[in-house]
Amino acid sequence: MKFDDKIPIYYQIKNYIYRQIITGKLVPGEKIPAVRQLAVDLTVNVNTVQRALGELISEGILESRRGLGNFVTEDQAIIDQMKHRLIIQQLHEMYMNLHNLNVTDDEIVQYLRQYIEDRRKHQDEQYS
Amino acid sequence: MKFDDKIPIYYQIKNYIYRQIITGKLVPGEKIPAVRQLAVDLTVNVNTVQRALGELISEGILESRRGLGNFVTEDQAIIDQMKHRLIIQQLHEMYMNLHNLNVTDDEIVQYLRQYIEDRRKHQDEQYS
DNA sequence: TATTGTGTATTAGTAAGATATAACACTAGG
DNA sequence: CCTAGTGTTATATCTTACTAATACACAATA
Repeated sequence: MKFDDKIPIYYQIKNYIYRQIITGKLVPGEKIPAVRQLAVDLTVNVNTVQRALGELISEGILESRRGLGNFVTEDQAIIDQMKHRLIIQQLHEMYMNLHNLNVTDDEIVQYLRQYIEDRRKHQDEQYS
Repeated sequence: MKFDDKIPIYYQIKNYIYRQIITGKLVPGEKIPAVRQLAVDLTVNVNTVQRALGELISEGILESRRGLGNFVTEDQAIIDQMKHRLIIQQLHEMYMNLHNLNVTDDEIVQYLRQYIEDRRKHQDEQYS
């Protein structure tokens, strides 16, 4: 996995697990890969994985059962909250950053539409 | 100034200067505050400021005149490019993060509209 | 009960960012 | 020429994130 060297790896792993759960690649109650396996898959150290998982456990996203593994919470409400929180967080960060550049609300929406449109065009080009 | 401890300070200072220029708080040709003054204002070390300014100079945003100070480029084209780059960068980051959570293009626009609307409401509450 | 697979914890070492401090190089103005 | 204000560079030290290696704790099962 490729990491952004401007952000701590353990933090990026947290978000990776979030993604796996939200997109259904990991379902409620499911056992996630063993810490040593994750370390290999992500080509990082076990301690780094553990640090990420530790925070997820604190947040109630994961449950740890010593000797058995780490499991996704069965509480769907927690997962739903997490998804909503992540979405708002993303929007907020982007919004504030553009707002601080004196970009107005309408312009932000406009720029986003333009971005999405441009993105579609570039995708189309791959098939033409 | 408050910094996000997940991102290098020198990097956040770079973006701070970008903002100052884009929002016109620093205009083309203008002398920016002395490095030692910036260090005091931002409550960081001179070397940290210098690292940020060094990169801005490399990018052509600033021009350094030894013994005189650092000056904003007079080349408006560079500034315009910088602004455009920053906006796209922000949108791209947000877009990819939500896209990776299986949020569709339309949903992203929808969520953004909702976010802006909620934000307006909360502002109104302050004056009611 | 011995082994294997799992989570957890500890210790030591490395690298990057940030700090404190100091020195050096250049410019303008008295 | 000297001083004050500026950018630039260097050294040592500290902290945090990350790594490496090892050991310990618990559960399932042959």
